[in-house]
Amino acid sequence: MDTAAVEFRRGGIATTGVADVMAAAGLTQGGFYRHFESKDALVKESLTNSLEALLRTVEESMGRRKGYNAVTAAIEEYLSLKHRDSPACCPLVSLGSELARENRDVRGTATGGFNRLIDIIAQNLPSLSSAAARKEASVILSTMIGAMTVARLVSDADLSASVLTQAKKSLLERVRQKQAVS
Amino acid sequence: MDTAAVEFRRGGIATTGVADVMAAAGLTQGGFYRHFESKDALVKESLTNSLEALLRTVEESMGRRKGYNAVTAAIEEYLSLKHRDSPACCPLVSLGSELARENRDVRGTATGGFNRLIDIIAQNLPSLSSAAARKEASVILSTMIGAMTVARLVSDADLSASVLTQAKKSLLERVRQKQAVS
DNA sequence: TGTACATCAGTGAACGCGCGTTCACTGATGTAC
DNA sequence: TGTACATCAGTGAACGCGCGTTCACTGATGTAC
Repeated sequence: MDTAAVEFRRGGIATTGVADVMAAAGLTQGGFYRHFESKDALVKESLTNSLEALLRTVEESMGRRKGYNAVTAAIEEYLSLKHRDSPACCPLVSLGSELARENRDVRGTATGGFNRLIDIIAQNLPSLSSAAARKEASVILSTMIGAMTVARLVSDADLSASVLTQAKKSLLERVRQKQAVS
Repeated sequence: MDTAAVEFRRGGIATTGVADVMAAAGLTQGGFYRHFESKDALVKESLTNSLEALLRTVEESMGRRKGYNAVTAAIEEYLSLKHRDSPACCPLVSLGSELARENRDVRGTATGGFNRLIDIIAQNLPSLSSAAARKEASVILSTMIGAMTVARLVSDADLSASVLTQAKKSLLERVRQKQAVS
């Protein structure tokens, strides 16, 4: 299951077959349908799994910190080269354009994950009202997801690193200003 | 050719077949190889075509404006519902996660397009040095691409519109501040 | 103007292959007596 | 403790299908004389 979640993020949904996933788990494809009703069902469960892993990673990177320091830590971790190069990269990035074409069920799962990311960030923006914090978190996440998407598709290593660095600088400055206001 | 560029953006690279593209062009699949060496070659040319169309659209939305007003117009056009729902949506968004797994040739094409987008934006940020303007443009584009990616994959229509609106507000405010400095 | 020929975009059927899915079977495990 | 049986995860081969690609053929067009 964890294997499947990683395999889809690494290879893409359409390109990664049931046999690929089973082989990566050290099994043969025949046994697959004892565990899942269809490939679609596996895709949905894998996405749930990936999103939970992402949320856990973000929370871990925040550690014991609270407020702006926590958000800063999450941004730095997310926009790192390590995260960019990880096969377990954020599913909203590694599967982003494919998810837009999935069924409502899968897209609903993705939506739930995005909302929970907003929550985690928004909860750590204490100078803003709840609604304003969610709006702010939405912008921060858009920038993070966009920068990571571009960093992964670009073939120029310097440009890729620069995109991440600039987004990181910009977001850290943005968060610092919100903190100064409070 | 224009048909192919749109078909890939609508259906995805892996999911859209040669026969689909030819059928969309009102032809049968057999004649395909009189025009292209392989599907890969078509993918590359389609991407080039899509990126050029995007650059043209951005420049058109800027119209006769210069500087910050031009950037503002481009942001508003890009982050519109019309652009989100268009089959001819920005290829860095509609193909984003798939492009990350393409060969160097295709990714190089995407990189070229992204660099030209940076140029167009950076040229209209006159208060910044050339290098600083490119860095600023990189952040603006990351936010635009991320917001559009999320807006397209989310299944909640209100959230989708909100993500675009918040990104737009934030970027317009950002550009306004740069303008105030100059 | 009329005829013969070359060119080549487009057709339609076929190819080998890998996909998602199915299924008869195996063999290890746990339970009943 | 030993035997008989049920369960079920996993195997491996097969299925129909759609893919990218190939190819013999058609038929409209343009050129040469």
